[in-house]
Amino acid sequence: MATKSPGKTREKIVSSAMELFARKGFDKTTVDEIVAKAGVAKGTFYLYFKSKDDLIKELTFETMPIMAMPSLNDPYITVSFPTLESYLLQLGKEFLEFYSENYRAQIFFHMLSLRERMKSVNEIYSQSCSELLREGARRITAYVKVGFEDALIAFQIFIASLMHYLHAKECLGFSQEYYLKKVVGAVLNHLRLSVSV
Amino acid sequence: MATKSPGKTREKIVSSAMELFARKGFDKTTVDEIVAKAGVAKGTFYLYFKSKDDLIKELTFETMPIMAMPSLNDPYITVSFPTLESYLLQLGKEFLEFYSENYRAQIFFHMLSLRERMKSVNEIYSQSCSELLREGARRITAYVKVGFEDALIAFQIFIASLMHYLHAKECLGFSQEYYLKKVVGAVLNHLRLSVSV
Amino acid sequence: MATKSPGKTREKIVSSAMELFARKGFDKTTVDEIVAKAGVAKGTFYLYFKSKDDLIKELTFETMPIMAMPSLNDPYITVSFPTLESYLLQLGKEFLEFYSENYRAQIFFHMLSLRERMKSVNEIYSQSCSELLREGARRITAYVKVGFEDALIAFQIFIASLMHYLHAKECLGFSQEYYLKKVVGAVLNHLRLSVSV
Amino acid sequence: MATKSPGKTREKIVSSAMELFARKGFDKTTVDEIVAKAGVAKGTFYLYFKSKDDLIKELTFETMPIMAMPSLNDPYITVSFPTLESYLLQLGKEFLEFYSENYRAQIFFHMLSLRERMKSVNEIYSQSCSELLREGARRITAYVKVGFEDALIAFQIFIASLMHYLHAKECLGFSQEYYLKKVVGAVLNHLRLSVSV
DNA sequence: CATGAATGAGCCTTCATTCAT
DNA sequence: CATGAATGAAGGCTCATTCAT
Repeated sequence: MATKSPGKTREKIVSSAMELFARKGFDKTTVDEIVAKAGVAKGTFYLYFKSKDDLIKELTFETMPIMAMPSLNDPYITVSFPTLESYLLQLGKEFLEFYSENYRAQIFFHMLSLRERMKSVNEIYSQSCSELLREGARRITAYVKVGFEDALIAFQIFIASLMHYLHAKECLGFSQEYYLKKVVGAVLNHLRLSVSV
Repeated sequence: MATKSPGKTREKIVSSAMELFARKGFDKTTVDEIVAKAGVAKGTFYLYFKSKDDLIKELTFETMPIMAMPSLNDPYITVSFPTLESYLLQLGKEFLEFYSENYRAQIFFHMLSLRERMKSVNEIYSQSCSELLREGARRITAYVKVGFEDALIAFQIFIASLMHYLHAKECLGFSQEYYLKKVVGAVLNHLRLSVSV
Repeated sequence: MATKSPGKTREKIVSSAMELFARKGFDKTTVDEIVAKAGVAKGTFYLYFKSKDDLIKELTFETMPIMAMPSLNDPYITVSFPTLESYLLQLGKEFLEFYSENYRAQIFFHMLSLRERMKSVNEIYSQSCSELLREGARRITAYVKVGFEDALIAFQIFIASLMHYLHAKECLGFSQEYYLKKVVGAVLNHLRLSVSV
Repeated sequence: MATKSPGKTREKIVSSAMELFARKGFDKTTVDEIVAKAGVAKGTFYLYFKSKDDLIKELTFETMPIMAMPSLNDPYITVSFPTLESYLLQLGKEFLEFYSENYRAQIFFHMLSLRERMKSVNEIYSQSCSELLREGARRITAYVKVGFEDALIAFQIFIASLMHYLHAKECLGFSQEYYLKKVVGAVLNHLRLSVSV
């Protein structure tokens, strides 16, 4: 009945900002543009966010790689994916689908370039990145008999290859599925040989 | 002898800008700061660059990954590196050393986040990225009997893992040498199994 | 009651700008000076005008000759001025009084010199000038039996003489009334002889 | 033999400046543009002119109306033009031809808008304008028996109508010859009736 | 909660002028 | 006479933030 659903204003601001940030970068996007797209007044922005940087922090947090792979933190997931191969394919699929929303990939790269000058962003990223890699490695060791360090390296290679695809996909023209299959294959090959050692 | 070496003004501007861009990002660095650091007047900047964006383009070009690995384009290099392992280790070393100048890595990430809004940067990156990956794959096929596509995937994984190290190194704490050795190992493992197929 | 009357900010900017433009010319007047005189902040200027040129266009429009003579477009005016002589004297009086506000004459001349490089100003002037002359001629034909072309020439001479007075008045030292009377006399003389032909 | 004729540098600067001033106005034309068009170095400009304003003064002087009508100051000219009509037609022709070089008319209007802020330009114009009108009136009194004041008015109307044509010609579409003939006719009519008084 | 006019520090860029060569 | 690199004051414009309503 209400002309405005309660609590929707903040959401509108966030989604408008995301779209604009992805297209123009954080610094080139103005608060004016954000509120215009959101259809609210300038002052309203400051009711929900202390500053533009405040909003940036929130958005970068939401597009961290760790947010891309829900299966990584789901304790019951291994039931559905009995093999490491199927599990990695699932993680990869989730990752690539998450970042196929173009603005997320853009914001992620903006975030990487932002770390140097926004200490808080840097800390969040470092911590979330650590967690991501460690959890990934832990999962691997649950599937195959391999040292934690090797698992870490393997998972890092996995993540790195997925990330690289985000900005290099147009350079080579592999399909997403093909690339993912190959990357997972490489990770498995590596682990197999690491195990035997 | 002269109080001013010829052609040094431009260089001073470029190096000052690089340092500042790496520390603060492109958008937060002002022309004022650049010229102050370079010790020249504001107007002088515009004698050498049409605009701030003009300078950015030049700098991003100079920090593209392809500039990081001279051995990739050296036709006589295989003599010194008879095995693929030694060659990849060399490429990796060059890459990591190039970007160990912190400002280069920073500018590289800034560049990635810039592509969306600066078409010319995007084109340069896409092309240079293509060349990099294809040349790397070509080199691999000169060492081992493997299909070009598999070589491409392998080299992309190699590059991806190196890049990822640039912003994830503090997340795990592997030493550069250890990480590189492991990555090269993984790439070789993968190729070995691809060959046998 | 309010400390700020609504809509007064824009007016303050406009009037401050007019005064300054008249005294210093468009190009030598800075936005800083305008806002200082208006007692508002720099940013406020850009709330009301897209650019300095935007303001210039508005001002030039307001000082076009056609704005100087309300009686030219008043359909009921002929009642008050039964003779052509009295009507022309009225028009002339309005014209000279309008431009006796010194800034208006100044801005008018600036506009003339602006036409070459501001296409939109040129178009507005050309059209408003056409209308002015045609309407003047039409009025003349309503008073005296004369061809439209002759009326056009006569009215152009009338307007030209008034305009010339604006920048030549100090060269000769005729009083405004005397000059106007003489000019109207000349126009009437000419029309009289045109009629008899 | 010389690659540069002596004394040509100054001329090249002046003619380049004229063209640019006419097209873009004084303030929007830069010294850079002038020297580029003239094909000389920036410093060379300041060998010949103390400043940009110095050059402007010279140019405005050269495009004053009094420079447009050589016959006005030729003492022997009346021999060739026995009637006032033929003489005025000659003056008008000279005037319109002089300003048919478009840059001259432009510079003339620029000058009018410049007077307020360049005192020296104002003085030159006022004086030259006085001389022009007085000399014109004197000439008229040599042809017809009429008071000096009436002659002044008549000549001012004459000049005013010619000037007005410079910026209003496209508004009505009379040919130059037709308009001139009509204006001269009007002036003569007026003088004829003034005489009889 | 919401508004939007107002702010003003700060940015990028221009350009007349100088001076060592 | 001629050059052109260097200067730096000054200008137009942007935009994150505030606050009275």
